[in-house]
Amino acid sequence: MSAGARSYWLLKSEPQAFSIDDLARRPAQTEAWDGVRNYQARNFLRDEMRPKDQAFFYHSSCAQPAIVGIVEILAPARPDPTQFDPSDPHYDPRAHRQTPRWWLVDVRLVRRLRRPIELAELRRHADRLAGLALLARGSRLSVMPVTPQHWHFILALRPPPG
DNA sequence: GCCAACGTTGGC
DNA sequence: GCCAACGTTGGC
Repeated sequence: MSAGARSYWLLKSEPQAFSIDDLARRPAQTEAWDGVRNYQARNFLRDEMRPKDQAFFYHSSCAQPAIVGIVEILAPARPDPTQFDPSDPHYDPRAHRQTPRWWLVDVRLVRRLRRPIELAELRRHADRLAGLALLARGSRLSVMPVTPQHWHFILALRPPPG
């Protein structure tokens, strides 16, 4: 990837914990994407995300799993403060200030999609979305890359007839 | 609520 | 380093 090129991502959130409505209500529609506790996801956040990158906001573990909006990455990753807070559910006693283990990025809402694009609909286009980690069997990754081709294909999807 | 798939932990 | 046990994820 050449310097300056925008990359694309997908971020999962359980809407009962933090939904796109919650993001829309935040000051400046901005939120620290904290609580990521998976090394592969952490590495994407810390090492590969860049300001101006965009990400799909995906609702998981709910009645209608779907891409519901687009967010923008505001700044390079920074240590996730919740790892140092014993009262936080995401506290990690193995993390140290000098050697943070978990990182986060700050994101801002760009826009909601006109309609949620459901997982079931994405699966119907498995041929065109081959390689999309979201569709991989047993995929549990909560932060994943999306190729520009997949990104633009998904955004061009129109409601199924009927 | 079920359960398959996955990542992490820890004994050895 | 192996791998079984365990806890979690997440669609259905």
